[in-house]
Amino acid sequence: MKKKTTIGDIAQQLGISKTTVSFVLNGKAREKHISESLEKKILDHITKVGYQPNQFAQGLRSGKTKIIGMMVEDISDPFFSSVARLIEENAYSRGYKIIYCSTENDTQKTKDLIQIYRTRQVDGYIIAPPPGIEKEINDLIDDKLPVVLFDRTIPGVETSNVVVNNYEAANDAILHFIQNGYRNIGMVTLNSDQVQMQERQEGYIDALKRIKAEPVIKKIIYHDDKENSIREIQSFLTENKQLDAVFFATNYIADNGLESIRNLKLIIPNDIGVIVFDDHNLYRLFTPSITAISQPIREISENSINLMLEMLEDDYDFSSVKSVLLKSSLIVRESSLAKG
Amino acid sequence: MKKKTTIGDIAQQLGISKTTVSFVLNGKAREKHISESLEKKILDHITKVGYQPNQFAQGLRSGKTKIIGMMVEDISDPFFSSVARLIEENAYSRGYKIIYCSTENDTQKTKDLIQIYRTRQVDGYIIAPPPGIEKEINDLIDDKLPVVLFDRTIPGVETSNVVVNNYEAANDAILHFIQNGYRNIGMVTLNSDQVQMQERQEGYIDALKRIKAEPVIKKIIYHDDKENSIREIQSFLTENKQLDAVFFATNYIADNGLESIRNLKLIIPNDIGVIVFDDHNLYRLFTPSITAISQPIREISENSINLMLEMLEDDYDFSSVKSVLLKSSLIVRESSLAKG
DNA sequence: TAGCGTTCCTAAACAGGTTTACTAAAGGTT
DNA sequence: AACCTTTAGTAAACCTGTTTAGGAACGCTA
Repeated sequence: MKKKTTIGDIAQQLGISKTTVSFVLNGKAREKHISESLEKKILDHITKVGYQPNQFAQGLRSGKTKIIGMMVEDISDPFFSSVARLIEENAYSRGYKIIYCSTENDTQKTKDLIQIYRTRQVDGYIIAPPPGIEKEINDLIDDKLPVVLFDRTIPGVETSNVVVNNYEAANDAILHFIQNGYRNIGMVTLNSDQVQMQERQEGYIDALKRIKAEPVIKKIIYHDDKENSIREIQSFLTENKQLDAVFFATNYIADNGLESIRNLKLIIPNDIGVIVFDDHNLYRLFTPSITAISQPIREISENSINLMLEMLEDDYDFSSVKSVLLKSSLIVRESSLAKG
Repeated sequence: MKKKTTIGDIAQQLGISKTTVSFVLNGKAREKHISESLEKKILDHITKVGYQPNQFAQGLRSGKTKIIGMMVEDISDPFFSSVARLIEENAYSRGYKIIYCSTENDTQKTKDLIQIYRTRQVDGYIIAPPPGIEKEINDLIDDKLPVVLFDRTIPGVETSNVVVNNYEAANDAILHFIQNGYRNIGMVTLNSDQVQMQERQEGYIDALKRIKAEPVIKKIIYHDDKENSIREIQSFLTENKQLDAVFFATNYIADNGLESIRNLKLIIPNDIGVIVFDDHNLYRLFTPSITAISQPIREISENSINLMLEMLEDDYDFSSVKSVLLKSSLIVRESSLAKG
């Protein structure tokens, strides 16, 4: 492997000092009074030989890595992997790379991962936080490390974040059920205090108040065995035969919920209407097709990376916290139309 | 933010030289004749103060990053994101981190990404290669950089790889169609020369020979507009009304193919039988459920990372190339059973 | 013409590890 | 006692950029 060209080689080839080369490379030619002719000569030569600075030497001196750590709940979840993909694309085009990992919504694993990221000295953190890591996140913030939360926030943590209108979206979904003649609407959600789940639940509860109906909620455990979750949801549906519609609060729950419905041989949307929070391109192809709340994946990605890059600017004022609230929209399909 | 402890601090606190600390940290205590008592003292002290070496300084000197670059076709594809997730998990537990990116099967983008990875000095590359990058991959290999290919190989590139029995799996799928009474079996695949796609196609063609049937193949363009792909597949099915079954060669094609079938109001599996290469947990929930070839995701992941870590060992013999061939299995569901 | 301000550029320090080359002391041999 | 070996440890070079401190040359003013 041929040895890489260093800044010293460049300097030597041009018969100047590496200091001068460094200044030019860092856009400080003007500030440091480098003549335009020399600047041009240096830039031309660098282009010619295809010089690429050594990231370690840069990082060693500057303390910057140009790496952003991204923590999603599960990289194999379609929602998170789509967001990750778009953030990656955007970040790369702006000179940053992303290191992903999956938290599995596990507090301890996430603490470990934050520790790993810290020792890897990532420049910033884009996180869909699991519960119970207020302290670790606040430690990051106290150390003036940029943190952007997305998908959910954490009470007691003040930092920039990008979330969607979970409450309204859930509320709209339930109102849509009501408009289509459903009256006994249940909800299956996670056994979780997390903000986004609470908001979805409240949206559901408040919508039911319009028809003076009582909420009927089943909470399942995130890490539960898949087969067990399915059984739980089946029992729930069996024990609440009055239900004519059900709202699944996540992707993951919906997979199991749809399987439960199938096992019980209930007919969608006649026996039971279905709406899922989080769309999936296969939902359109189900028989009947599945109504879903679609999150604005592109906007979530763009806003997250933009906030992060703002925070990475030298003169960023850490006391200013920006919250971006985006709209999710209900994609009406057959599963929520009784006459579908 | 409190300043980080350096190896110099440790040395100073113990009244010894940082050389000694470095030797102990790198497991060279014996080799460099450091006494056991001093070694223990150093290790204890390091544990106590929670010292973490600076990655840049290490990388600068050693040229190692402990980062493996992974290139998948599309991180938002369920197959690739599942593999990525498992590789990540495994790699982390063994001291390595993974940087993902998506190639979109685009030759130029991949060349750029390889360039980026090279300048980031990743230690190794795990790649699902797009076509047309023999040269870049061979350049990596010539420079003694470890490369593991997965999902597909490239003719003319000799390096460790992990693939599945595409030919047999496709062959079995078609034979299964035949056993279930289908006789006019079409295939929709990508307009691609890539090895894995060719193998799937040959498996299909050879199986048809058993019943002396002629292949009926439609090739669609990878980056084509989704709506356009759907139209193409619809035309194909319309123009070949004799077809009573269709084999979709990937996940991505199947999404569009299933939509085409739905648009044409064909009934699966009576009007047309369906088998998809690559399983998806929602396929089980389709009405009717979709028969699919399921790749051994966990084994693919484990073998890939294991091969990579072997290659990263100091004394690895680059002339030895290991190829791992894993079995995919047909998951029979309703869509391929005419009497389903 | 001494003094000052610019302009243009560089030597050397620095970041925090790893590795080489070397020393001091102890032990063993003849 | 002279010589060699081994043990235990260290000083300094090194990796490649960035940044600080400063020098030389020039023009301008008082």
